[in-house]
Amino acid sequence: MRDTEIHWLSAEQQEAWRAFLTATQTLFSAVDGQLQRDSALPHGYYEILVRLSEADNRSLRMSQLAEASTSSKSRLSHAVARLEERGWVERLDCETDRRGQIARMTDAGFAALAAAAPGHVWQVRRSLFDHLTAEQVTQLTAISNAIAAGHQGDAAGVCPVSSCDEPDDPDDPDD
Amino acid sequence: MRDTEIHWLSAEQQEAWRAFLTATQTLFSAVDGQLQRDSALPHGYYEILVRLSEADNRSLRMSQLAEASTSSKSRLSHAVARLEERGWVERLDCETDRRGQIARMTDAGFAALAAAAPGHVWQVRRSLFDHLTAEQVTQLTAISNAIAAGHQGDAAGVCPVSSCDEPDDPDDPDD
DNA sequence: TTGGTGTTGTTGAATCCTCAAGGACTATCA
DNA sequence: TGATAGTCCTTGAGGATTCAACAACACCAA
Repeated sequence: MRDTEIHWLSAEQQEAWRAFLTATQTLFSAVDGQLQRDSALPHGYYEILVRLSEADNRSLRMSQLAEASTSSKSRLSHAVARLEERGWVERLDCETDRRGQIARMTDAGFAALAAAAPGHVWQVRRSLFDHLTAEQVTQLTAISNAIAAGHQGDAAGVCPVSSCDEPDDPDDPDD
Repeated sequence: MRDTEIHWLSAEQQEAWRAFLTATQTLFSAVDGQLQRDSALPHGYYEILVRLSEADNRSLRMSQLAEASTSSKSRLSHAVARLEERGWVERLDCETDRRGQIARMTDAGFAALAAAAPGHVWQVRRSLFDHLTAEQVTQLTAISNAIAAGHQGDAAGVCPVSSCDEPDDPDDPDD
């Protein structure tokens, strides 16, 4: 197809791929389910709120927010529209670039995130970290970074984030 | 919330979680995108076809297929309906249980899977295995299995697969 | 200034997934 | 036998995501 010779995955690779698929599907299903049940919030929306909460002035240009939350511009546009309906985010015009829009998290949005965070963290712990050794956590980080680095420069809708910066506010309702 | 004391993630855990999120999102976006572009097939549908192709007689009861493909019954029902429209799967009545339905892959379905497989495998390799060492592949398998095992007995829509069996046909268009 | 090109963000249609509800059937037990 | 509970699968509605198309603007060069 793209190669003259098709070579399938090795047995180890196939085992890894299938295990990985099962793990991620069950994991995200659980995480998403908890957030949806307890906070009526898809995980993607939660991520958007987290990035906004960490940004200066709790506001970010749409394109930056899209990159930070690993979502396409279209998705972000729809998502922000929903969050705006709930009064959790508001849109402002950008002063320096009239094409631009700035998404700013409201106090109600911050409160909603703060309310959602404990349950979410609990679920992440229960779904992931409770089952891994400290060494495995380190391994998972390295593996994840390797995967993300391998996608650098992939165009398309979803833009990989170049560097994952740490939160500036220790009291932030974070992941 | 569920705990009297909320304890957030450690710095290492948060780093791992964010890296993991970025990695999986970019990875699945790439894998799904390739399949959608080249074969007009969501990855979930591809998985359904793979499980069917591996089953005896290329057929499986809906509930078994749902479990094997890590999808809810509802999702599977919708998906099989779509695949049936394309002539890739057909539904048969179950002889022993009149509630049951059996999904059977047609020759056209098998051909479609065979056509889709090389590009998909190429993408999985490019998105994942090209960036990992052999040791990391082993680690990823162990981590994935630990995560999946931790979700054993989670009720809800998605049922974790208990054991990932190997394919019976080496010529199968597999992952 | 004028064009051409690239960027930014939105919109609507199509598709997929989830959830709640329900119909059909089986199993269990008195 | 009859009642109750449980299983299997489908359906429709509501949301979320993607894709293609588009409008508005910025940038740059002639």
